[in-house]
Amino acid sequence: MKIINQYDLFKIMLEEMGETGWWPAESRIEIVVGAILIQNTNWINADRALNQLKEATQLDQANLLSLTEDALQDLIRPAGFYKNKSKAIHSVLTWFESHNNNLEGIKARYQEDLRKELLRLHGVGEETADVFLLYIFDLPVFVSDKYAQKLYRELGVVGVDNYKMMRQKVSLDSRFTLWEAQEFHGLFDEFGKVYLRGEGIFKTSFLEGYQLKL
DNA sequence: GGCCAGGACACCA
DNA sequence: TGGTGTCATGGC
Repeated sequence: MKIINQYDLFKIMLEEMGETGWWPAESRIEIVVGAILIQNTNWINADRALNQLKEATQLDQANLLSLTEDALQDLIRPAGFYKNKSKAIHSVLTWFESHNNNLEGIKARYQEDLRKELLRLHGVGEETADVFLLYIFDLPVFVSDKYAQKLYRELGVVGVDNYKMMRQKVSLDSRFTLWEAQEFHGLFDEFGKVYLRGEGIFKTSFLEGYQLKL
């Protein structure tokens, strides 16, 4: 059993799997919309919804906000939970617009409270808030999603049974650059898709035999 | 056919 | 504050 730390884990995964390029999107709005559409949904369905939205609006903010609720729901229907998600998309885009889409201004205004502010938005919970911090606001945070929870449990970490528990326990030390933090999350999800399908937890993988020490 | 996928929220004690 | 039911589609 080899003991490793988080940064070791990151290096091993990066070495084995290569760069993921996460978050895969061409624009800030695509990340925002994609992060909402993917909630508890497989990527095929979320991507289908995203593509329909792209065709209809080019993911232009004004176009998106000018859609009626019914029209928006209809476009994103394949992603499921379309009533909730249409509200979420609308509330988040409206919030950005109310700040003139000035990301630096938003960061400066809320600083340490930015996460709390994001959590107030309808449809933005713990995970989506952290995804926004990491990929929209360029803050190197750890995203404690289900794949991360499963993997860390497999690596011998206890007390990571849900998002809040894990977030309280796990954070990135200063060695992680922004790019590395973004890749780290990408690697978790890519890893999860391959090795953590369903409840068949952890098929044999290159991470067998490691124990993670936080 | 039932299960599941990169959650979030309302409701309740 | 924490636990439970609900929201929904499409692939396997």
